[in-house]
Amino acid sequence: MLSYTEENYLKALLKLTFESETKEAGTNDLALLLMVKPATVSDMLKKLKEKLLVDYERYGKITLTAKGKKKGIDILRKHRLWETFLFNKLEFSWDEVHEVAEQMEHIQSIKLVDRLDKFLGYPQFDPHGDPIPNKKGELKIPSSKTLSELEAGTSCRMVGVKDNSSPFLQYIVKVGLGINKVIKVVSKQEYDALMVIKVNGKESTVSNKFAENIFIV
Amino acid sequence: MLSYTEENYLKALLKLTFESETKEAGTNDLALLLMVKPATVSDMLKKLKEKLLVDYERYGKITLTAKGKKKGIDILRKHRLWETFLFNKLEFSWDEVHEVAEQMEHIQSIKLVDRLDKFLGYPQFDPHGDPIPNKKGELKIPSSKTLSELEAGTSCRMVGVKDNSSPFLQYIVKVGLGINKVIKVVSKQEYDALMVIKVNGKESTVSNKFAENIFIV
DNA sequence: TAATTAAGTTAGACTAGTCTAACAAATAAA
DNA sequence: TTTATTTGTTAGACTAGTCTAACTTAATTA
Repeated sequence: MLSYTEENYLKALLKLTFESETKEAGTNDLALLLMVKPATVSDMLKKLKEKLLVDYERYGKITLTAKGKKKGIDILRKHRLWETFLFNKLEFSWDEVHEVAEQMEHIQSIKLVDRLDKFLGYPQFDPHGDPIPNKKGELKIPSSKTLSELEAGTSCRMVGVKDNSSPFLQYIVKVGLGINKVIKVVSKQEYDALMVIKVNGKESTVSNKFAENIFIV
Repeated sequence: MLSYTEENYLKALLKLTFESETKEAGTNDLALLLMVKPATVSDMLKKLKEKLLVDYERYGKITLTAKGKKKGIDILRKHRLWETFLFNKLEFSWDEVHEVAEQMEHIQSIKLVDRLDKFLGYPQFDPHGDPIPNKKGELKIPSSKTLSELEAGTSCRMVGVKDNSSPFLQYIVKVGLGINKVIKVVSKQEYDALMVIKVNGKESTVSNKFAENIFIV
């Protein structure tokens, strides 16, 4: 049985190794993400190594073992299922779900997770468009195409976001966007890639930075 | 913000003072319920007194302050709402809900509790027939009449149980009973109060000890 | 009322997870 | 290739929650 803290280390490590396969996870990255000091991470890594959850040698790079990765994915699954529950069933807004799911992901009950999954209709993506691992730990690779790649006159459907921060999520809602919304690119400025988009009949002007954070299909 | 542990002490204390208004809660009772040693309880009581959650003097009796009671009821509310969720929505069985709710009751989010309450249709009783405090902390006093008080030939409706242990709950299911089931007392032995009851057309013989643990109306 | 038993407390120790401060290794720069 | 900088580790200390063992107070009973 893993402690609340150990689970968080595994989740963070999974996040770091998922996001950038190029740059490996270091003690500092982990410390930054978990909001603790690097010294604390060093200590914990020894414990996780002891439990065969991570591979690492002093001053070396940190990677999850198969066992550690399994556990991490398990927590990710729970996190995203709870986010989906909060959004779909309890009418939480897009930017509120993360904080609560952060707590709920630590509830220990395999039956609970499976029943929740069934109750929600075996969703493949969470409210942010991130893939939800299934019981076996497999997940759909989501689209990596962004709105910024589109040209004027074309259309698409939004399937996710790259940036999960509250301000960004709230901004999205303000321009009428959301998962599965259809977007039409009305026009695109050549100089700075500023776009005029149309969602549900409403036109908005968005920056390239904005467009790069919207995943589409 | 209370710790997980502090919350459990308040909940236990609430339980003890609710169940028997006559016998006040002592260090040993609390230790027994929380499965720790009396010494540990002594330590914790100092902390809870410091935080103005309990009233007590060395070697004296322990009572919750208004603030402590409020917190305790809050946790009880969460516990019973989650039990109801697990039973009504996720098809957990009667005797499985408690253990999981024990973990879920510690999730911190007022919005979550209120939305859950709404989602469940503002239930007044949990799957065991125990009253669920509302947002203000008020609760319906449930029936205290038990099956054992009934005479042969009479009928009633089951509304709760006194004993919440798994074996008892499983036994209840076996004789076809459950919340809101109608019971007919077919006959009753005078000597030892052994009863033949009829539920959904099925007859069973139950002991007086069994009947004393079934609340009816 | 004095002796015995039950209930409760204190002192000191342990673990998990954290910190700061000092040090060591690896990497980048001059 | 030596020096400076970044990155990571160790040592020692702290807190919350727990324990055991010894002690104190209260309650019961003879």
